[in-house]
Amino acid sequence: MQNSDVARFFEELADLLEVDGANPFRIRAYRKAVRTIGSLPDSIADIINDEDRKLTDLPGIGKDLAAKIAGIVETGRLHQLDEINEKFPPGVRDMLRMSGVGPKKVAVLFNDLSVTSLDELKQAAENGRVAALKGFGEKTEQSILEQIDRVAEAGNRFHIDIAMREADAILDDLLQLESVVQAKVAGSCRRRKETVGDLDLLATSIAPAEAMDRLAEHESVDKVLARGETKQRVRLRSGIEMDLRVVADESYGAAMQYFTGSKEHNIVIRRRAQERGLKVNEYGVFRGEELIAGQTEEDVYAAVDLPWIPPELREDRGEIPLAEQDQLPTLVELQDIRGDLHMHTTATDGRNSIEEMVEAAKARGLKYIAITDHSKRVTMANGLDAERLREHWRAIDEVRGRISDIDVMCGIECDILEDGRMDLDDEVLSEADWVVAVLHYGLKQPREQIQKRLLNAIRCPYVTAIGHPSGRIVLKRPGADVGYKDVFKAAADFGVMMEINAHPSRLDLDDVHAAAARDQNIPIVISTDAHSTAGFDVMRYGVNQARRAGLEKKDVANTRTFKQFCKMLRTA
DNA sequence: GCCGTTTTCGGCCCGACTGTTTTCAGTCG
Repeated sequence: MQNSDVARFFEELADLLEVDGANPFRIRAYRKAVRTIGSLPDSIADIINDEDRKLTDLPGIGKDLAAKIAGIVETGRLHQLDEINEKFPPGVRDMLRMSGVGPKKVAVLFNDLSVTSLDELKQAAENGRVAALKGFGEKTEQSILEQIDRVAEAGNRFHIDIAMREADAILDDLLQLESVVQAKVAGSCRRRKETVGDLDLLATSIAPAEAMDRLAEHESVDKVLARGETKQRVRLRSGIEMDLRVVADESYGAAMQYFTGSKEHNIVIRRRAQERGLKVNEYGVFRGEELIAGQTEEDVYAAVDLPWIPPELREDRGEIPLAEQDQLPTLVELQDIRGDLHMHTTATDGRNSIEEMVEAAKARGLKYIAITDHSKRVTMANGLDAERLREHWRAIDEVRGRISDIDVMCGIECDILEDGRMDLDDEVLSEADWVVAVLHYGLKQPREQIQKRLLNAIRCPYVTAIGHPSGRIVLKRPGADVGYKDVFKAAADFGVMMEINAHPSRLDLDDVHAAAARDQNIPIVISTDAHSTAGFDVMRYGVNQARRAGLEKKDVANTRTFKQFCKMLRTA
């Protein structure tokens, strides 16, 4: 059982308790537990089995929750959840995913209309039975009908790259207005989470209505959902919902801090303010009626005796104590990256030749790269056997002779087979400059087998890094059940690096495990896995993930010069 | 549910906006 599985029990329970009208603070406690478990680098099961550790030492886990967690790990069940599932069928939770429909409304839909699924809700709405309910009306019914197909199909979260592209296009447009002084993205997008549920834009202007009009007319806006004096909510054609807040310049910092979140981070900030006899809201920091800070974020943090905290860290995962002690990391930046150690060419499933990839890498300012096409197991991608690989390396060597100012390594993305063997023999692997070992198949194997495969790869003397360790696809497929603790220990012992795959669909290592790897002094490489020259552009998402993990330049191996980087490679 | 140099009970962040309302509950971030 993975931590995310345990977390899911409490997430489901919290959702259903909310529909049931339970004590909101109890629900909050369950949600906090979901976050705590989700941001835990070690397996919950390991902690339970560890003599020296107690679940109750974890923040937000008391006696009751510790017992429930232990029960889940042991039996695979949570009886409170079984109980409440008797009351509410599984479709009830799906209804909560629609915006404008919260737990109270879901309860009415279920109790008064006996609607138990999105399908049934759709029928009820089409027949006008929803609008007739007390507390509902025409508009609510219409809103449900507009959302229901999309929510049923795709859920309501989006990859960070899509969100950032949408936000940037609209921000550029808003900044065209004379009256708009500043416009930036806030919310989870600014925190660079791997997925976002919606977009928050913040602008300062003396003419809010003008900014809102401009947004409403933007080509990517499908519909205005709500509009007030300072706030407008729209739905984009892509399905993403977006809030625009327009504030006065003197409140910009406070509003930015407020709307960047996370909610959990802000709760701690506001509690600190309370302790100091202050109140923080989106308009500023107040002592009584008096505004004492708010123009910049730095001012807001200073008011509660903290240095400015980078948005990527604002998750209440330990950043506040660090800030208090002035120990915040200096996060790695995109400009720090000098090399890219994972990419493909036309030899397998890439779209560009060796030469095109090398030139494109050079044009982006990279000083060294490793070309890592697939090994033979990946037949779909025309993976290379030993003979073709050697031929490919000769071709790389030939390009290397012609192009200067960039070092090119002869690499391979070598599959770790289902039985734990490497897809290519030691003999050919020993000739490589760089070997990224990866899992592509058998990701659903039990933990022990996944473990065996990864440890075998790490023990293979020619493997230099483990690529996209879990094999997850964001929003689509969960990763393998990786026992990170043992994997990291082995990687540290054998001098194998761990990859953060920068592709927005992978971002694997995730932030939590990247931080755990760093804590074991394992060098991290951030690589694009480019399948075309345009593929290099995703590097920034990998860097974002590293920043969320709190990684500094020194923690990331491919910020080094080529010479320094080579010195970090294990010697077989 | 958790938590405690204001501790074992009584707290637990704060405001905007909508829709369905005759004064505000629900939802959202």
